Amino acid sequence: MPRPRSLTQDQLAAAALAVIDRDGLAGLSMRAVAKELGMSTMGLYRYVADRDELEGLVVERVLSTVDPSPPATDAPWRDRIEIMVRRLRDSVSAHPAAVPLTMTHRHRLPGLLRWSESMLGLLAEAGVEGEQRVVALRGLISYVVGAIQLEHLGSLSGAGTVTISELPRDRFPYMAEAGRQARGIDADREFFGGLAVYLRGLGG
Amino acid sequence: MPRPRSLTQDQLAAAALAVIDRDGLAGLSMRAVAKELGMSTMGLYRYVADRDELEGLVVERVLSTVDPSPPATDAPWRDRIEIMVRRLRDSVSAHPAAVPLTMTHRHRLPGLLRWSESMLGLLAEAGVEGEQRVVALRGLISYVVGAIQLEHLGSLSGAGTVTISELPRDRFPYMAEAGRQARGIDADREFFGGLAVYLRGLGG
DNA sequence: CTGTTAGGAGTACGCCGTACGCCTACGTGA
DNA sequence: TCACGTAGGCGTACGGCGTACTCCTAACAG
Repeated sequence: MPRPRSLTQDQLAAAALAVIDRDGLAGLSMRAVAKELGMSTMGLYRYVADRDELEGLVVERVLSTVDPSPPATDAPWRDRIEIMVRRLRDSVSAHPAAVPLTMTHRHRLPGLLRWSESMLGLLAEAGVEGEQRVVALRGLISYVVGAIQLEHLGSLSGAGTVTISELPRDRFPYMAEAGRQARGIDADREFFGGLAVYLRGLGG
Repeated sequence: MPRPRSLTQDQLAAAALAVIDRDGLAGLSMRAVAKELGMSTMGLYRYVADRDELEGLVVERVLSTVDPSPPATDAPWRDRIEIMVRRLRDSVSAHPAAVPLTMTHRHRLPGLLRWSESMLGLLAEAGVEGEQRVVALRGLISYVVGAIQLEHLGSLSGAGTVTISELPRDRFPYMAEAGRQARGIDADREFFGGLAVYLRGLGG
């Protein structure tokens, strides 16, 4: 008998994401999102309890684009894990300004449950069993989460590297060389290079 | 000839850290830090340009407690890398509420340069050469950064695990088992278990 | 002594999240 | 048909934030 809702939570999330993509995370405010939707600020509170919940919706929307099903290939498990990881990375990277949110609101991530389920299946296929399998999954997620963040909060070949390659060569011989090497490595090679190290540690 | 400063930047950082440890990151404000130091709010601006700089000082203070020198042991390189990583983790974990800051202010981290230098030395000893060495270091940092964050934003054996082990067992067979297994794994075993996977992938 | 600079306090502005109240529009069960 | 319950929409208000600015005093170096 009540009057039907005129917006969905997903529409709120879309508006918030539009604000974030345009004005950065610092530009996200209840007032800005309301303006984006052409409604009054307080109207938002009909759909979310507070800003925190809105941020959760944004994260949900970003991660909902991750395909959680195991790749339909007969490629080796390592390649299939890489495909799964690449999907996650691509979805998150599509909205770099929202990356910090993704970390803070890991809780309500129903979409990632299915992703994790597929991942555990691949790990089982790789011969990882028992407690080791849980540890392997969490470790993998840790790597992915950390790498994505580092990637979007100052790249390897960015300003930091310049400072590094200017370090006194006598006290920082390794760093100086690393700084030189780093210039030739793009973000993709770095990310999947590190992933390959981890996967090599996993199995036979 | 000028009047001498009565506070150091490190004292500001200490006061800010005290506020964070007591009231959480949300409790950190210029007003709160000023009160902690018994001075007026605007007095802080004699020592820092803005809040961002203050946060940087806090991170610097937390990470300054990391011993960057290579461990003086003749243990295998894997063990020595683990020692280096453990130092970093211990320092960060001493102020869990400040963890999000640590991620955001990675730039100005002179202390970690020496830590990285030592780490690169150990990687060289492990036989990792050339570009692979840079990738290995960044990958290691990614894992550590990600794992520390996951650890402090909802633990493996926390509320999330309960939800997981309640998933429909037919559609999430792996997750259900993982949820059961996870209860027996504490944060330490999880962290160093994942690290061990990565290190196994590095060498011989 | 004098000039320079730090110290300290206070005020004010423009943001923020959000509590609250008011009146209107709608769709349904009576 | 109509009254009721809920959503819509708008505006105001409060307390907190970062920080720009001003004014006066205190301490040291030449």
